[in-house]
Amino acid sequence: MSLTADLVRGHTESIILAQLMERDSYGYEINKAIQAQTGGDYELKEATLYSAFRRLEQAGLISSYWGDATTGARRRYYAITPNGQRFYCRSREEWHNARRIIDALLP
Amino acid sequence: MSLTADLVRGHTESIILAQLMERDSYGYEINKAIQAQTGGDYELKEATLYSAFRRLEQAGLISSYWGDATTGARRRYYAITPNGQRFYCRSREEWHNARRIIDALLP
DNA sequence: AGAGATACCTTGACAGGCGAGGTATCTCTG
DNA sequence: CAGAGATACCTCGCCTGTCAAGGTATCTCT
Repeated sequence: MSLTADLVRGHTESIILAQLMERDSYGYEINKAIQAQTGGDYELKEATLYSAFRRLEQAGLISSYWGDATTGARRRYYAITPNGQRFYCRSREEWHNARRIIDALLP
Repeated sequence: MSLTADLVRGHTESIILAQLMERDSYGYEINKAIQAQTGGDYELKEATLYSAFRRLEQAGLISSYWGDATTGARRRYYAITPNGQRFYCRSREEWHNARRIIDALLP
């Protein structure tokens, strides 16, 4: 649903990190997982996804490595770093805070 | 708290419209009301506030008129239009939708 | 007289989202 | 075997909302 796309703006990084808290993964799979977990209501645009990866790796919150490309298209796997885990925990708290604020303002 | 400011991004217009659903008001008062309703945890930056007013009026979601400036600084009052009311109701639903999605993705 | 609150406004920079375009491989179907 | 569709990655450049910084003018209190 593109209607909500604007409203989720700013949460992209946390959403990606949340996936990587579970296990190492790669772009395509992460996006599929997001779709599955929201019943198809939400997905990241590829350009958004990959630019977020770049930012997160630049910031040292994730690291990447190429998967075994014995078969199929090559995959770049991402792993969350200790810094990324700390960042994710803070982000989650901030989301709860933001949610409380908006709930208070949209009665 | 500036930390959450980024996360509230995209909700500015809905937040303003919510205030105008109660009564006509002006910029400064709206911002004070927002601070009061969030226990001081949130406020809009002036530049953000006034650029949002411009967008909303341009879009026909609010209208404006100058208050009686018999005393004190002049005030530009804003009123929500019927279109604005419809927009607000939709925005509120979209917020609930976005909240559900993010809650699902940040376990 | 000066500080601080009230009240408005504009400019320009910045960052994130994303449409559009590209590459390459694998699998399934006719 | 040709072609479609899924998998999987990536970049360029535009658009939009936010906001730091700067400005104006009035009122109240000390």
